[in-house]
Amino acid sequence: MIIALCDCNNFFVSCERRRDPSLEGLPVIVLSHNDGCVIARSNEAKALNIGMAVPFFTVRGICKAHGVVALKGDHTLYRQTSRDVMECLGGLFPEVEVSSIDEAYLLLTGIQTLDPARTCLGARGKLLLSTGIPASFGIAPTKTLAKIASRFSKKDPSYNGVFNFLDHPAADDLLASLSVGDVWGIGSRSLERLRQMGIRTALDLKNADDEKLLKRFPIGMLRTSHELRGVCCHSFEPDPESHKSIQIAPSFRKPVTDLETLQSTAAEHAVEAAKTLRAEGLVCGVVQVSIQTNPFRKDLPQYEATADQRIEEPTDYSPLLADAARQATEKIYKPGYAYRRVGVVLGDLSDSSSRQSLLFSTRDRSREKKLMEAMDSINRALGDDTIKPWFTKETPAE
DNA sequence: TCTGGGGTCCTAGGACCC
DNA sequence: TCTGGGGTCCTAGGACCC
Repeated sequence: MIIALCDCNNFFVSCERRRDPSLEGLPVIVLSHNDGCVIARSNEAKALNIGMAVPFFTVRGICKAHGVVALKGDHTLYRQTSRDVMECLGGLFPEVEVSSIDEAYLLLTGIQTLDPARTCLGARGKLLLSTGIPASFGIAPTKTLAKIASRFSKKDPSYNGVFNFLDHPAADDLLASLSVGDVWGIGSRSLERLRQMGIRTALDLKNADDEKLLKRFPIGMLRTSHELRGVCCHSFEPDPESHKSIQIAPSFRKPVTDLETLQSTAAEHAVEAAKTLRAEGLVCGVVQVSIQTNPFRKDLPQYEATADQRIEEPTDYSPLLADAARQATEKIYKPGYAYRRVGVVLGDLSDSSSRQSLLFSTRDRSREKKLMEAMDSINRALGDDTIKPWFTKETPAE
């Protein structure tokens, strides 16, 4: 197998620059919801040592001193730009596996006769021209190596955004120069335990003993080691599977203490998630709600809990899902805590066309369906939340 | 003062069955 | 006193990624 990873550079910042070219050359960061954390940085911002996912207040001083432009994230823009990028790649390569909002694997096996590096170099130029988004390409026989290759291509400008790991004469030297913590799949927990085993670099992990790895780690570690050797353990899967869960869990700007606010927030999240559910033609069998106090406030009492509410007949009907979210919230609520977050996960998803009806169902499915279709189409035409369901505790929306 | 949000995969252990 | 054992399914929670 020959695959390439296409990884967009500083994606959210690149999207912002595409919309507003005057940001070019300036240090730019994008902030999360509620302006809490840094979630994207331009190269100029990285050079100022602004870390990824750091709380904004810890870098506010640096930003002020260096005129860093701090932007509120616009995820609608990022999703649209991502679609443009993937569509462009789809026109350039026979098979594309979208792996995240800013990354895709490309199958090169079918076009082997051409030089893979030249193919990617050409694609990189076309992508930049048609979408305005710069990207880095890494070519390798496995996904793990392709990730590493794209990292090299990003690091050293002399590669022109394309690094080819295939038959690379100094492959092992390069792996020896890479900390094992920078390998895809190795997080901080594993890093610590690998270090204890004397495994410090990507090359160490490549050459590690299979049995020892299997004894000390879940199977994923062995796969990673094999992938570093060029043995494919993560297959190329161009057809996207449908979602297994849909989650909405933003934190509050100010802490919340009362049940009523938590319940109505959970209900709103459920309604929001249900839009995605219907857009993808899915129904949901369980609504999970979690509530959590602020874990950083060690001076305050801590509490967190999760509860499930099963839906008898899997549904995409917002009022039912909102009601389930309210019920789940009530199960776990404890007074006397300052809550920072209430999250909703729609789980046990299945295809809406294959859903089963209960024998003695009292629900009027076709009426529910018409209502949701009408609501979604009005909101699409006139803007989000032009109309939304009205909930009371006792009676579902009509 | 202020600490992201949306996902996936894996595993251990309990429940249950025969 | 002695109290099966193996398979499967489900779930919660951990780890990781972007």
